[in-house]
Amino acid sequence: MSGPGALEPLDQAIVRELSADGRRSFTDLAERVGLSVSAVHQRVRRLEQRGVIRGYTTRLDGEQIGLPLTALISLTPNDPAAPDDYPQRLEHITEIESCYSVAGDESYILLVRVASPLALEDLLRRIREAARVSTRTTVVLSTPFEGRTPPL
Amino acid sequence: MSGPGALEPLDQAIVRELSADGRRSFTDLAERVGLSVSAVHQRVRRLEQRGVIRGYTTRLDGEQIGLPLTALISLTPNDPAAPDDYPQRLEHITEIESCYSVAGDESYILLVRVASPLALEDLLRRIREAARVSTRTTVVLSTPFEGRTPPL
DNA sequence: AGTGAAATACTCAGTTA
DNA sequence: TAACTGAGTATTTCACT
Repeated sequence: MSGPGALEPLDQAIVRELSADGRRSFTDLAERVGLSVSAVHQRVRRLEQRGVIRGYTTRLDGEQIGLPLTALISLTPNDPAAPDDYPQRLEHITEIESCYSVAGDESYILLVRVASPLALEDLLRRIREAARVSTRTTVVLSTPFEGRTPPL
Repeated sequence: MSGPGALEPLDQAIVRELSADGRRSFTDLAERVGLSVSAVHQRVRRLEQRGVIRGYTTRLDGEQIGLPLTALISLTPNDPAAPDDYPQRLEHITEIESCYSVAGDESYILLVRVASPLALEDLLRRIREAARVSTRTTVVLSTPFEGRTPPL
């Protein structure tokens, strides 16, 4: 089992490069990590298969794509005895970018992006109805930085 | 000014595709959005230049890269009269993946990834020292989903 | 992990609507 | 202004060493 804890130095380097620029070419990667193109290619494919690399995304400017309002929403179950299927109940709500199950006063924290305060109000209503929860919302005023490369 | 609010349908489609898979080829994109390869190429370059597309990243499995512990940290300034240069003071701390300035009781919320509880303890000490803040930490137990494609 | 070669894809002219 | 065509490069991908 090549489980958690560590990544080989070469895989580490590859993952770091791809994290910094997900569209880096194999040729480019090969030069940076000091391997042949095909060796890098093989390692990337293996990292994808192992699930170390879960996929590739694009960092978008919320304002420019028409979703200028970001918020963090804490969820508290209305019925503490209800089965914990909240993620399933929330999955279909596309405004929810991320869903974290957390320790502490609340059960879940969601990160959402919407077009306007009105859209946020509607989203909150849908979340409460879908998951039978009460919500506490923290509006994001600005995002100094986001999605930086992890310390590998 | 091609400001916020909306994106042309074609750009929208391109951005949606790239958000779902940041390594999609121009050829692939062209087919999906119904344009020639060079037209897509040009639009993507323009989206990058306009800052709609901020860059490309890789979704990584925290466990497998040796950073199994995620936490959300709320920051409250020790000296409310101090100048607000917190992001600058925190920028060099690479464990901080995202930094949000928020409305509400706290000033900032950070998303961090570390290797262990001990590493979290050390990180909190460094954050408090660097930014002169007190912290409230919420540990993430699991992540049902994260970084999903926004509703374009 | 590396080599080499075939298949794809990228990129940039110049051209057209 | 935006998109297309085509041709030369570059990259990806795979069988083999």
